[in-house]
Amino acid sequence: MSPARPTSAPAATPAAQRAHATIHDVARVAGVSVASVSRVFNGRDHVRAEMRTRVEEAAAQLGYVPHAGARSLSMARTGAIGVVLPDLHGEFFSELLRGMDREASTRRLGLLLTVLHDGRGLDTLTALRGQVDGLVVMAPELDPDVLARHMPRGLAAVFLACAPQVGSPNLRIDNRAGAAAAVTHLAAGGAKRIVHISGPAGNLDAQERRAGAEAAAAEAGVALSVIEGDFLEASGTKVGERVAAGTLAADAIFAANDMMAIGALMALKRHGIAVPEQVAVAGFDDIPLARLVSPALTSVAIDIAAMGARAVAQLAARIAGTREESSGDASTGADEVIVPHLMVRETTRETDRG
Amino acid sequence: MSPARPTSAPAATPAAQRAHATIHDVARVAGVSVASVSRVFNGRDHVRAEMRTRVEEAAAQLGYVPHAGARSLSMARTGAIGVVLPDLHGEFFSELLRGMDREASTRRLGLLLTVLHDGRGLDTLTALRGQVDGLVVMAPELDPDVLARHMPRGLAAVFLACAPQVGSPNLRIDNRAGAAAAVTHLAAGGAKRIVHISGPAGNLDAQERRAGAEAAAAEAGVALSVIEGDFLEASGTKVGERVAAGTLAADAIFAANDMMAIGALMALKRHGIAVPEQVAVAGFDDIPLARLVSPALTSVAIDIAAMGARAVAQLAARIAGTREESSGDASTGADEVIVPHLMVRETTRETDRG
DNA sequence: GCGGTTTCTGTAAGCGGTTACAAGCCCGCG
DNA sequence: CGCGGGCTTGTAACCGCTTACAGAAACCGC
Repeated sequence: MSPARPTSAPAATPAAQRAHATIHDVARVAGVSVASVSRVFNGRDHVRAEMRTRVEEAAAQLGYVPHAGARSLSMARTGAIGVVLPDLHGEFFSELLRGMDREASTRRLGLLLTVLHDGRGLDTLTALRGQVDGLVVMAPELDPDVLARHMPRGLAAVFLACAPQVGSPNLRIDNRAGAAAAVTHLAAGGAKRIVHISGPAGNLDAQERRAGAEAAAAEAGVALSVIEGDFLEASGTKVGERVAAGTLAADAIFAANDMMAIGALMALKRHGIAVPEQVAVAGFDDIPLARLVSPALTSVAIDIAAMGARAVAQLAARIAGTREESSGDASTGADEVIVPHLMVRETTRETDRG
Repeated sequence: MSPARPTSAPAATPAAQRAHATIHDVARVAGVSVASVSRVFNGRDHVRAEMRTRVEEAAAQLGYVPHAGARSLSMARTGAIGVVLPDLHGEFFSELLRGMDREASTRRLGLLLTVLHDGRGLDTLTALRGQVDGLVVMAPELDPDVLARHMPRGLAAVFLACAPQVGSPNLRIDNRAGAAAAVTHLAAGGAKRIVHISGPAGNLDAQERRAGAEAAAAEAGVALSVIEGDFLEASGTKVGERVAAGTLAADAIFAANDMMAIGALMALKRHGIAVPEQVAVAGFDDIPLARLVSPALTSVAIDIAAMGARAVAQLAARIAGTREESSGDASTGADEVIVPHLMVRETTRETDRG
């Protein structure tokens, strides 16, 4: 059974101080009923002023704090939302969480973090039922069917940069447009042979960025070759070294994220290749680091914090929605697209000099 | 098999699909008692194989998932720990969370994030009772008394880089030793007039780093002047510009964190000051960015992820402890000190050339 | 001073699980 | 055949809180 409170002799024992006071203890000390205590703690209902002070005094004396778990069980509302993220790295995630927290804390919601270590952890999702009111899920690497199968049904959810899900709104980045903007910009700067360092093949963002880059290159009539990377700095470094060594012909590199771009940039610099004069470089994400490397990295910028905030806001709306109208209307909350914009810095030329 | 016991037409209603199945539904469909369902879901108890399959089939058919909230109420155990952090920025926090998650997920614990926006949010701490099993608190800026007053009593807690708390273990960084190492290194490199950009006066880490720097400077017999910063890049920039302009005499700058150091570094570079030849620069924290700026920043390194992991590990131990021995022994878990080490890179000279 | 409101307050039934305890079953043994 | 004892299983009492409902008290106009 549960922590065996000594039902008999509840008052005297000094050790009983350890255990937390419950609403019953407060009621007993104040000489009122538990309903009344609950009422004064939750405000709104009619309670006489005298009773209110009596209860408040008793509560203060006992150091009473309501038990969130019990409350959420009886109200069917936890006040927390689950955040499901892939294995987190770097500024992207702190910005995302920052944005989510900003929105969540104004709504007095907690954030319960769940990290997916490449698939492991999916089974914990269903265990979230009763612990959160809804879910923000970001799982760009996951098969939508697999994901759908693991979603606890009946829980509101918003997907972030995932493959399209049925019945739940999705927040996505317009990766195609962003990548296209970068490639178009490189071409306008005189690039003829662009190398694109892509993300892992299974990653949806990576696929879209690649497609956008290819489309824009075709449009601009420049050559584009693709080398698959893994979003980590090292894979950018490798490409940078090949370009520096001359085994890979390129006058511009467009990486699918900033860390790879920076890897390439550092490798080029190390080998004395002038950036952007000999080889231009552009990245994607515009992490804070991008403007601090030198030369400062041109990148496709996404307001990551805003994205996180939007996701939480949408989820909160959905939660409120399913709450008031019992007919859980899945169609609310259309997909929302975040349009990135290009931040031109020093690793690319603004105009054609080639 | 289950002889379609028509107790009260549980199957038909399509709307009932919406609501989640409870343990009672499973029990009814399987034709057993709730206790048995509970037993098969929690394993260990004696249950006959046939009953087990009956229950499992019923559960699968209904899509039953246990309700974490209800379970935690009756078991007095939530499986989550609260993480209380100051307003989060940059890589420091993603690394910290990463380390915490690593430890927490191996222990099958969730992380409930609470961000303190300079003091606001403190009142939500007590509301965590019943929602988490323990707390990891990082609040370097907070008065220990204020903090103590807001801690929900009876909840295990571990403090991270806080002013000493009574009765709870504290994980702290040996800021003094780290700062001293940096200053000693600068002096060994030939610096005679070091400027220390400190953190905000109210911040404990900042105070300790400053003290360590001052002690080491006295020891080495070099001048050290202190300018108060705020841990943000801009305050470093300001100092860098003054040094470049000649209105502040210095041949070395030691900043209390990396972002300020980078701000100073960038300002110096912008004004054509040679680093480290004319002015050496060192920071504190060794954020991933430190090695990516150029010249790469010398910094005092802390294994942030490991620190987060240790905090969670300690907390888990305390939770387990208070659980088995009801006499909540507050003395378990002595303070633990994390010793940082110096990462020498390009912004300082290894040996005296001055 | 009385019925009818209106305002308070208390009782008790949940919320969805866990688990102590007791009862039922089946077995072997004397 | 009666009985003690090990396995299974069910009943019901919690965990700590909210809240529908009903009873009590106070207030109104007549």
